[in-house]
Amino acid sequence: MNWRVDVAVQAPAHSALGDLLSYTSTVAPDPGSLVRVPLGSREVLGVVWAVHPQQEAGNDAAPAMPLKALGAVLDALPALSEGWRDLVTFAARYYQRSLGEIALAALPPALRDLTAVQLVRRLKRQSARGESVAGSARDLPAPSVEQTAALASFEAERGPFLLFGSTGSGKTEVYLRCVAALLQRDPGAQALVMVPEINLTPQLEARFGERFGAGAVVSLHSGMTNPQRLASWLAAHSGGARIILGTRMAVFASMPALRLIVVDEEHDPSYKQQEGARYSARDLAVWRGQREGAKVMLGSATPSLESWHQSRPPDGPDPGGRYLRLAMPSRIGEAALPAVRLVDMTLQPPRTVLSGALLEAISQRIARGEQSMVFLNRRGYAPVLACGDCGWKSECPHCSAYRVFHKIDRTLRCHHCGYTERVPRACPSCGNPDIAPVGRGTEQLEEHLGALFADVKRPDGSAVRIARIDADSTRRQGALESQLAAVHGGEVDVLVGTQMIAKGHDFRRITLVAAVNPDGALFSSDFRAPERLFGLLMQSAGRSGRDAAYLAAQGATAEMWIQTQHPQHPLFAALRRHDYPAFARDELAERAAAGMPPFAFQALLRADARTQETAQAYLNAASAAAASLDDAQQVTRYPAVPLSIQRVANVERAQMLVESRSRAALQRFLAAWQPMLHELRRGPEGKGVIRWLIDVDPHMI
DNA sequence: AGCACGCCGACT
DNA sequence: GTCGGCGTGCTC
Repeated sequence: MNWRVDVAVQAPAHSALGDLLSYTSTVAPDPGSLVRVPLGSREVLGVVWAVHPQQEAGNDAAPAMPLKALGAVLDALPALSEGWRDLVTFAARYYQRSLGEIALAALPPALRDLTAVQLVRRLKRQSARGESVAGSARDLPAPSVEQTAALASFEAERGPFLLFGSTGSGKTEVYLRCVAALLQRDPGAQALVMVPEINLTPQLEARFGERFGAGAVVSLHSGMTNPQRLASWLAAHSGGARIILGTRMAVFASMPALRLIVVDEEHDPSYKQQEGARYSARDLAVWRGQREGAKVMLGSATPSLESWHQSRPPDGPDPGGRYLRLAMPSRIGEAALPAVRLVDMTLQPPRTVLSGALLEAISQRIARGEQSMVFLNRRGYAPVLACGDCGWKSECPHCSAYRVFHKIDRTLRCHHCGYTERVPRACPSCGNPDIAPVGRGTEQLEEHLGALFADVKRPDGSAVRIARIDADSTRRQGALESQLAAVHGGEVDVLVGTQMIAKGHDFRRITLVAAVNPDGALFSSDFRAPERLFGLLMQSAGRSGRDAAYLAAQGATAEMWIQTQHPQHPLFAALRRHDYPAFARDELAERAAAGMPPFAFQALLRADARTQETAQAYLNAASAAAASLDDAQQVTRYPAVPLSIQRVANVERAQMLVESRSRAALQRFLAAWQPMLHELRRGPEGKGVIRWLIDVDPHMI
């Protein structure tokens, strides 16, 4: 008997290849099997999606294109489950990509170039290692009243759950106990725990390893080497690993006994993939949990407005949410949330970087041997270098952006395309030797603080130590770890950094956190900017005063300082009271009135080309073609516009927003639109278009 | 996405 | 005369 095998292979949706490629075979592999197949001049990895008996020749069908023969079936590995394939299918449909692109991206890269023989050898080595059994909880502090209540609801209800717990309320302990309860009930079960950033996996891995035994826990994120990722993936796929910790990519991990998914800091933008298949790992986690009968727990101190709205109380004025909200408002161990102090920068002398009151507060912390943390979301020394005579600015020749001045190595660096040059000695335009930095970044702030505190002494009489943590200072492998260790070890008095240091790190001796210039987000054209800012400031505030016992012993107080030109802004009023619900209520009211998410559903069509006109012409043609679609009445198509950074690496970028009150209508619209986009690309309107893509539920508009 | 094919500039 | 630039097109 001959078979026709339909296989998913790595091929992007905008290549004109079909979703699945067909091959002939004399054997019928199980759906979900990994196979090697010929594709053009190479042989690639594929996943079997369907198997059909081969039609006998001489049928009435048109003469079919001759199919190539299937290569080796990697049957040493159990086939990927139907649940996994459903997840991939859903993600591919929802985000308008090909099955193969999602499926292959979900597999560890090392698997892609492994022959059947190598795989067998690899599996033998892996199983020889053996896994340790999950340990049990002992000598644990009793859970708080709020934790107990959350755990009880979690056990009793189906979910999905939104764990709304302020920073320091012990969300991680709740996750640990949910996993513990699961494993006690079903020792063969598996749990998936996701965090937004690679940086946060080591400390979480340590905590889970301590509780359940290191052998029960594996990590899955892009910071691992290919062999490490393969080992973790195989441990998850075989069912051997009890707990998978990972970043957004882990949502696609093959886990035969998946019973629980935790999404920590569910509001974090990192869960939305920003290139390739632009999926939201949080949204897929909810879908996957439902499909596979696994409970889903989303956790945050400042939930996304989507999740907040989705978890609105069923007995409230607007029932209909699908998530169950579990609230943990109190900080563990009697520690109060830090007091929020606003500094009105309009009352400061012009060009003030750090107000006198803030400097005084930091000095006092230094004198007491406490640590302070200062945030500025801009790395480098200054965002622009400019000539006062002729008006020259450090524009990037390849992008519509300025190159950032990095004083440390005297370079001008484009943060978009990477183009780097030595700083010129004089203005390249008029020869004026007096070119000056405009604005400030973390490098300059570090230098500035060093000068201001040059005469301030620590309790032991030694000089103040200032450190900086940002993408530049942590480029080297292991640099972040050693810098964090220095902060934990008390070797730093003032830490300067970007939002990199705002997330998750449990600094014990920090009692003051300051945001130097957060105003940009208040009046941004991006409607999500206030939501992000509120989350970031709350999270930053949470870095302060985490050690309640220390604060009590010292009689010290934790503080969050915010320098702003708009102290009356309602966002700050809510922040001052640590009142996320009030902020969310106001923001949701605005979104509802303006018909924005979560009350509407959006997608972007983006096109890149050599010229802006070409990119926009393609989008306009696509919009015109869409008028004939069935769902066109239910979907609003906005005009094509350039991206806020219009040109990157000499590529012009344009986009068009489409929006609907109905998610289903938008989905149908996009699915019907896609073939038109392919066709247009091949026609005259597509001439000169470098690429196009669809971003469903986009974050940056 | 890869990878081959294909037609124009600076080198052994 | 060749090596190689990346534009265009194809892969069951």
